[in-house]
Amino acid sequence: MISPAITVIGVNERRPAEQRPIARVLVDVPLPHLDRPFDYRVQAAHAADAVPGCRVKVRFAGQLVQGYLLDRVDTTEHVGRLAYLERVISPEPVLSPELAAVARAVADRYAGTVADVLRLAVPPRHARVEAEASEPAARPQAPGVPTQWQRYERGAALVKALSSGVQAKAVWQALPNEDWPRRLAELAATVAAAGRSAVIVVPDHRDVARVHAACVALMSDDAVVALSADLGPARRYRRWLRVRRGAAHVVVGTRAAMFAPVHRPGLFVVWDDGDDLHAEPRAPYPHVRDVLVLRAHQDGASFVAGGFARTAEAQLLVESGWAHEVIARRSVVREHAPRVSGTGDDFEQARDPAANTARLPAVAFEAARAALDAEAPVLVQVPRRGYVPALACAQCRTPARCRRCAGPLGLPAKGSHEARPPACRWCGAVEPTFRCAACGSARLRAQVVGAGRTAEELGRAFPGTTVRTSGGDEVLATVPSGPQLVVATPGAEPVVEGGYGAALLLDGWALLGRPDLRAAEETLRRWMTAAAMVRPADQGGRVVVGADTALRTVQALIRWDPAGHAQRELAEREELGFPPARRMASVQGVAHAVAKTVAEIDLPASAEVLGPVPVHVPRATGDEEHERALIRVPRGDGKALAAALARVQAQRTARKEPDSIRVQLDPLEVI
DNA sequence: ATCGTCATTTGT
DNA sequence: CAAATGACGATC
Repeated sequence: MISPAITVIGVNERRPAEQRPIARVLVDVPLPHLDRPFDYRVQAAHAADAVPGCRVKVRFAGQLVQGYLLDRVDTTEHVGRLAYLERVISPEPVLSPELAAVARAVADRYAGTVADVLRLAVPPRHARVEAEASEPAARPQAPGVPTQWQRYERGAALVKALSSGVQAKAVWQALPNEDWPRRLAELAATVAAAGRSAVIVVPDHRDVARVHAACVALMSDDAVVALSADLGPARRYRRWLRVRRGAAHVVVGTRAAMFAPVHRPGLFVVWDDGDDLHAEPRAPYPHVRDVLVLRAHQDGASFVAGGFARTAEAQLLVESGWAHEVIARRSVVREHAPRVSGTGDDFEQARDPAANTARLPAVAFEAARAALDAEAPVLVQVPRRGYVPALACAQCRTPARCRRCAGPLGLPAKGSHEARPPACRWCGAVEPTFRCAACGSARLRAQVVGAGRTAEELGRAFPGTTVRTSGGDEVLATVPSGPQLVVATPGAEPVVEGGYGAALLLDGWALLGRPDLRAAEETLRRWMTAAAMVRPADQGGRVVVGADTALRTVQALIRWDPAGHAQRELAEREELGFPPARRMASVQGVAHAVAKTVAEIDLPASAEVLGPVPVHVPRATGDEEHERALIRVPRGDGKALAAALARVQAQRTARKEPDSIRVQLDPLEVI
């Protein structure tokens, strides 16, 4: 028998707060049909700590779950009893109204849930770090810093807009050899001097380090915060809190920094938006560029998508009139660009007697030789290991070599189902009728050749030259200047003081030949990123690309015309009905679940369903046979499509359907 | 997980 | 015909 006195005291302990006794709480549950706030009562004891934005624990359907307190209000719509907040985890307001609104907008855009977005946006709490104070940093002086933006058309206007707080939206193609971290730092410093904050998102932590260093050179270093995934939980939360508390006003980071909770946002920047690291691999799969566009729109802040190359998505921002392009005039581009040549035309084998094992196309060999003779480093870009397997004779294992330049033959690795003839990984020449030079066999086998093997072969072509490799798990951030061969995979090219004297872009044919919607765009992006590290032509800078000069993408590199290439890419996507010209969604899962889901979606009349088709999902616990359907709509119906997909997922979880399906909007890989 | 609601079964 | 049991769905 329980004493009535104890029961009475227990009830009395939970007296409601006098001011705003209702809390609107976003509970952290993964179910789409519960993706909305729930009301709770706030007890008097929690009245002071239960502030909007704080983390709480609530009883939800019998279990204790985490949640965010969105707001304190006076009344509730809910008919029936309200439970009390169980606990206020801490009064730190981690979820600002602005961030909550961003999370809602991102969830809506991607047919996902706010809880999923917040898992990406808010780092785990670290109590000891939270107890520390965050000292506010000084702002740069009002006049700002001198910039180099006048080299670009509309560049000066962009800086002026940022310094006066006018919203600007720009798609920027950096000049070859541009000190782009410095240019981005100039924009951030301008915004900071105007009393607002800047967020700069770059692909990887090497870029974070470069841009951070450039920012620190222009501002006090405690005003700038570097956020990247490789920090431990304590440092990550400390820096994030500095931003959230308004102590720092410039954020430089990788993907997760797209949600950085800056005060008074004035500028959002994504650098190299074509890099696939900008696509979040966790649900609801948001893309940095899209999230920053949403935030800029929501906050009236400026937006810049910068890069050496231009994506079709960025091109759409320009063509729709949402953003202006910021590019240099052709004459300025020509001053800064290296001389680029292909290998497909005017082919002539190098006549260097020392190079009889691995001979390069003559142009490539000569460009490298000239750079090395001028005491300059040479960059050699090769695909990631296993990306393009090289071929060897099936009989005697002798590496299969190009009959024109003796380069290694290869086949495109990924997703190429149709029979394709092997081709030279260096000069791009196609070899439809292979015969082994050693034994005469016509049969080939694939073998994996990475940067290491390429480096070894090149070393023999240039005896006595230092050869370094960068890629995979050994990425070099920088290399010392001086004559050397630097063999790097795309994205791992080391920075060198003074730039490279030459770059050899091998495997061009294989990259371009991939049966991927983005093959051309991605190839040009990789080429330009590497070629931009080569000295201007008037300082002897040469780039040799292992592909036919007649190809459109090779032409775009030679003429250094990323905008023109993006324009044609977008036109082609328009014609084919692919993203970003149309909005597309993929629905994936076991066959019957996909079929049922697609049938249940309340699709806009304009929608077109493609498939479903079988897809192979490799898993640690045995591979799974899934199906995938694609749904596409005109861009104007994108919102309706996302809403319909969110509804159908909510229905499924409400009904406790056993098979899970994965819904992804504008997936990166669609073919 | 747990609670309330409603239909169905079981006990008088 | 009331009480006990169970299926189901919402979850504050």
